Amino acid sequence: MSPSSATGAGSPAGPGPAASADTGRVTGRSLAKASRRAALLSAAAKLFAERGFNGVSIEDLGSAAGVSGPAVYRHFSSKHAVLSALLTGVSQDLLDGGQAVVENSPGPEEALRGLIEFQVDFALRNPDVIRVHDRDLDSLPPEDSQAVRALQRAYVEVWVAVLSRVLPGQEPARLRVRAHAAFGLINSTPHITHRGKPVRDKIWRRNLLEQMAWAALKAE
Amino acid sequence: MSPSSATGAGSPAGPGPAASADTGRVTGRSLAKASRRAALLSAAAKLFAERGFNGVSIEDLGSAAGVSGPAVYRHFSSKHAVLSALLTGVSQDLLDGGQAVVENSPGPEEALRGLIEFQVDFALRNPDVIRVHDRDLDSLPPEDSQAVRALQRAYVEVWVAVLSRVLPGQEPARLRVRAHAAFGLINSTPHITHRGKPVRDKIWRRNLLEQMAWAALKAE
DNA sequence: AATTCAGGTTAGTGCTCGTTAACCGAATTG
DNA sequence: CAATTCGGTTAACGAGCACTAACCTGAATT
Repeated sequence: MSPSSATGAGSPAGPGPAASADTGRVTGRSLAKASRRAALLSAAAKLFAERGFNGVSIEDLGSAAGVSGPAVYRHFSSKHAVLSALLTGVSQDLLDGGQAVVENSPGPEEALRGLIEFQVDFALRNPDVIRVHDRDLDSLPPEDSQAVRALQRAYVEVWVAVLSRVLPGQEPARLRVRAHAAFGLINSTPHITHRGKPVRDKIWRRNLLEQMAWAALKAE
Repeated sequence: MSPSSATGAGSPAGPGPAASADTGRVTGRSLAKASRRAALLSAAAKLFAERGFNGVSIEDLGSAAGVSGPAVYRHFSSKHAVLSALLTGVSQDLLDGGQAVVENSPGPEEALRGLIEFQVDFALRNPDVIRVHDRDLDSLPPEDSQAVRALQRAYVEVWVAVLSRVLPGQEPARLRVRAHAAFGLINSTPHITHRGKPVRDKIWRRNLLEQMAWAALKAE
């Protein structure tokens, strides 16, 4: 429930042993398995955010999800695969969500507003995943991180495309810096959240971040 | 040379074995030692930024500084002590620099401009240290990280004090969120810098970040 | 009801890595 | 010029950990 795509987008993303002999049949076991997988990803988000990828052992991960140790390998082929599934899921969610926002917007200004609201909402709702993303992406083997980076780049390009219509005539390189700066601004909240204690979702925080992001993006 | 306070602020900060029998005498050996220590901190900044604290071994660290393995323990009491010295140094530099900027400013508006320029300059010059700071601060044992966090908090308060004069009547909590958001915006550049390749210091990037930060901080 | 199979368990296994031990040679010191 | 300190070396130790092996049990299948 807490991590966005723990079950949904995660399943096709993770090429774990779970995909073997998938008959499509909905049995009691398959449900239990899906929920285990979701619990593992949720625990991974929390633990990786707290201690970093290398600071969490497979044993930690399993026991946080109610099983212990090597049972994790019934759901993921390796420890890296857990991180990969987590980051791929979140990146895919962001890309899908961003594209949907733009498609449902009547014009560029509304699209930019929508993107800002979407990103702020996401950052405030999933601080753990945000933190893992820009902390441990480099902990992945190159081939895995490339997939995540590709999704991430595509998401940035969604923003750049909108920005190029809001600020016509600006070079793409400048717009890309603008987009990254906005992400940094919006994603700054996980740095405030004191480890472990969830920050109450004050409305004024959401509004303040949106206004600052808007002002920064339209500056000059 | 590249990390700001490798030798200067690091010496009183790191309670390593180097402090023993410090006669103040400037001998050939002590100079060599200081430069070794600086080289170690510089290598640490680079390596920790690339692979994360837990992804770098003592052997890696030593050999990157021209010595190999356990020689590191002649300069630091532990691997954590290296990270601690690095982060303490940079946090102290930021605090000192920020205070100096404010003291030399005629008014709050100029002080805020000065702080922004200072932070942008620092972030563009030391992307490695920035990255290590908000990635591996939690890798420290609690007692060490508290010292760094105290310096960090003090630096934030310098910003908040200035902001409270630029935006009178705003609650401190709101100003603190503003300050953190500005840091996130300004420090976003390390996320663009592609691992290993140094980003050319384009002037427009510096100006753009300053304008965005200014607009964001004065928004609403 | 018999059989298969998938998801769980508890023991290893081999490797990495932080740290210490023991020793060495040169710069510093008296 | 002897004595000593100190920064460096290589060797070894011990812990932690990702991953594998062997086995067990109960749901799914026929």
